[in-house]
Amino acid sequence: MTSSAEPVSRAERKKQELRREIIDAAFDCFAERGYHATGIADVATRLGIGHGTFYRYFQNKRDIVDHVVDELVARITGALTAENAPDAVSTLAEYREQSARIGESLARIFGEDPRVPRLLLFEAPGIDRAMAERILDLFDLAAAMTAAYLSHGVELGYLRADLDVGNTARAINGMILGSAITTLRTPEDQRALSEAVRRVMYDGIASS
Amino acid sequence: MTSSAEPVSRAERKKQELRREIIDAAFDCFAERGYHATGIADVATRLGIGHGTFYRYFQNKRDIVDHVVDELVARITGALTAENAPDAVSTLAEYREQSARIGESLARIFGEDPRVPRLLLFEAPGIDRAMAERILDLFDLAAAMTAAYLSHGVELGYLRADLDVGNTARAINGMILGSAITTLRTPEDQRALSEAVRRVMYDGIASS
DNA sequence: GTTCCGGAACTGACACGCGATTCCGTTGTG
DNA sequence: CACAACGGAATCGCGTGTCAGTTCCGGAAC
Repeated sequence: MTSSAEPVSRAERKKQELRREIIDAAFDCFAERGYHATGIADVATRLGIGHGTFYRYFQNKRDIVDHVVDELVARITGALTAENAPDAVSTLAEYREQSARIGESLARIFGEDPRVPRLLLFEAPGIDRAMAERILDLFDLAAAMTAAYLSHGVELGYLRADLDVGNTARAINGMILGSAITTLRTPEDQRALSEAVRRVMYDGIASS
Repeated sequence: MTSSAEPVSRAERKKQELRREIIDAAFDCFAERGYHATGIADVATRLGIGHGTFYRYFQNKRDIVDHVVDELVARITGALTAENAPDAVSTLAEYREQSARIGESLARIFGEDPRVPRLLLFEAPGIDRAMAERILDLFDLAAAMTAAYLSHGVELGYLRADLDVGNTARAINGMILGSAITTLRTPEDQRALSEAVRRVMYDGIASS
């Protein structure tokens, strides 16, 4: 990843550092007060820099949210792909374990810092058509990943052969989405909710 | 409903009519261009009235979104409560039918006019803390309704006795939420998605 | 039936205020 | 000392909300 040409001088480091700090500060502000309610001045003040300096690092206000969202998306997709290849499992029990592991990863990201789901789900979509599309893209990506897991399971035979892979993936992701939103109010009983999701997935709701 | 004292004069009718037209026009604008991107002038122009007139009917810009959302919420809760009392069913088969019926109602509201989910899920939460809370309240309300259905099923024995009613309700609503969001891009295969949701609920995903 | 009157409703030019972006004098650095 | 980075005052455009003038309407007087 970071192995390409690195002409990083001494002070060049400082610049990149400030750049990241600005992104972080912007994230803080956007998540707390909302995108439209925060001004460039707010972001700058939080860092103790002049707001003119901001424009030495980013084109404009709209420019920076993209970078903020970039980071969040990277964080999430990173957590999802780490050590969780679809073909790493071959039985229902293993699959169940893996889904629990993935659910835990997501719960950690969303639960530890509710600002993440707030920004991604509540703030971002209302900024722009373009940003709304980005969020929808993210959903589609997530659906594709989930679908890959399901397909693998169907092939190996531990999931229903007649599973509508694509739509079931959306349904499952919907439950995860619902969980993420729930953390906005009650970051506590994440565990129980996550368990309930898995019970629905594996056992359904009907009595035996 | 509309049986209370009605001192409605002739011209009074006109006022109420215009009032509603303004709400509808505002809905159109907010859903198309987004809340922050639309000005009062846009709403007024769409109706061919001066934007000053707007202020004779509503306090300010923030005021009217509340009314717009009111109407949407009323439309949804109306569709959900109509002929669908939790205690109207007593077997799993009936319950399954009822959930299909409810799903169809929601699919109709969301699918027929994607502007409804767009405004409610993508625009509204980013307007305001207060509005975000309203949307969360709506989720909570929906969860409570779903939980009531589940509780009834547990009591009559056609749903799992050890069902975590509250959290399972959230999970199910999450799937519905996911469906609503899906309509933003593909208003078509609503049927298949809805079916997939029900399969997950009743049969789970594992192979028998 | 016609005219006139009073008040309600409507209008759009205007006065703000606010925040994004720019610009240039200042400050720090090699 | 030259050069780059910084800061914040100044600029600029935009959208909200106001208000004084105008139009509209129903009903009373003739």
